[in-house]
Amino acid sequence: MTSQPLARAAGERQRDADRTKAEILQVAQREFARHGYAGARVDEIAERTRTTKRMIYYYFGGKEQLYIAVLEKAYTEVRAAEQTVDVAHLAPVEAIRTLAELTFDHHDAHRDFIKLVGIENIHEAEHIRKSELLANLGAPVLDIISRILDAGQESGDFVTEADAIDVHMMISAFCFFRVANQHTFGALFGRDMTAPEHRARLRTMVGELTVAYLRAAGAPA
Amino acid sequence: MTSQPLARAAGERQRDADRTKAEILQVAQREFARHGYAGARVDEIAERTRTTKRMIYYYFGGKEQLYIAVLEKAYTEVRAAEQTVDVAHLAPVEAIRTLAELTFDHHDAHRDFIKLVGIENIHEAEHIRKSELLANLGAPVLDIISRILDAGQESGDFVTEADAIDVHMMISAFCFFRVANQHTFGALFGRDMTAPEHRARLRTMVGELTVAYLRAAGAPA
DNA sequence: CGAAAGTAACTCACTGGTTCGTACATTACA
DNA sequence: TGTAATGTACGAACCAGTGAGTTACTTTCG
Repeated sequence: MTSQPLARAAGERQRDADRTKAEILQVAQREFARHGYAGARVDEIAERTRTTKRMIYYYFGGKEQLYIAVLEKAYTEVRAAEQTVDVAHLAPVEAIRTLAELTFDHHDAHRDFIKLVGIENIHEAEHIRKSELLANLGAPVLDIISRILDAGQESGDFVTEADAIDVHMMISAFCFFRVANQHTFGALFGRDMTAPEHRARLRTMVGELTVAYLRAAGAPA
Repeated sequence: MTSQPLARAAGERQRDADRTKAEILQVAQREFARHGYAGARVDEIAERTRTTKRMIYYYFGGKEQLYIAVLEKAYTEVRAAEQTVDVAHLAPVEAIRTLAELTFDHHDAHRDFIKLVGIENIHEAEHIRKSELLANLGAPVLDIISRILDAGQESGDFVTEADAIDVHMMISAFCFFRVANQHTFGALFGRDMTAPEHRARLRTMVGELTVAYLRAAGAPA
């Protein structure tokens, strides 16, 4: 075997290919998030990578499969991040408040993902439904919320008998809307919900809101 | 002047043109809502109207201007609907609950509008900003909420000192998310938030949620 | 051991269909 | 005759996707 750098082993080429695929996915995520599915250009993605369009088709098969791969990667990363959450050691009120704030931070930190979700909803989730990987992606968050709700009922901290999915939906709605609709909301109400001063207050607000709802009795006075 | 129906007055032709424009806008709204801005096809819109593509360009000037016209019409209608809301005669708690539920109903009834808002946010509101009509569309809803909040503070029903825009944002977030994200949420959690049984519960929930938040003291217990 | 066959990664040039937009002719009416 | 409205046909750019090969390495087998 020569000592020339030209002689590359198969494993090495494999790693190169994986790195290239990862690069394509990253660039594609930006492109799809910025322009939507129809607005995204495969040529543009190719141009922003070290590869060619031909290679994108070689690796992924087509625009739609590339888009689905982007979705799968994005969702998988998000779920992985969720797994690291540990609120089991906290008292119910603090646990749900912390979970709400973590969700808030998470949405704040993954703008491209939020956009992809929005885009996917415009297409009525037709691509997600084509992905087996995503179709079976039950959310462990629901387990966490369920446990917190049960503990809260037990301790008497929570009066409202809430459904875990509803609570998750409520928290997600708040966090999602602030990021996803920042532009139209900003244009219409002249307030940038993502500006630092508003960000901090709204972060506290999700927690307060959730706790207030769970604590509330039906209708006193 | 002949009595032939061929002889049509100028005013009559004008009305025809207006009717045609309205028809184009309606069809265009569906097309844009379904496929996004880039995904929408001018030829498709033309085919679904009694007009030709040539006339669309004659009336609106181009695809983007047509899209902006669609946005303007949709937003104007929504604001008009909001104007009809009257909660001034209600006590603060009932007033804010009613407002929340009306917002809920409104989102429920205008799916295409919700989609357009989502699409516009993907494009970071670039089209809305090009419209003078929409740029200056301050929301009267904020006045209503402000008055309710003030009355609630006065009467002692509300303890939380909330900002009107924040409250509006919170209510909108809940209502918007349920409709806009129904597809991905359904795919991931196996729940159709727009199904009748969930719809009713969630409608009550927005009201409860808002009231609970406004009533809540900082941290009792 | 070494030639031949095989294979994954990659390049280049190209195409067929689509899509926004328009030039030009024509009609309806003032 | 002039002007606004409308039909027809077309162009030019764009864009997803591919055909046909090349390179560089591995495996097979005489």
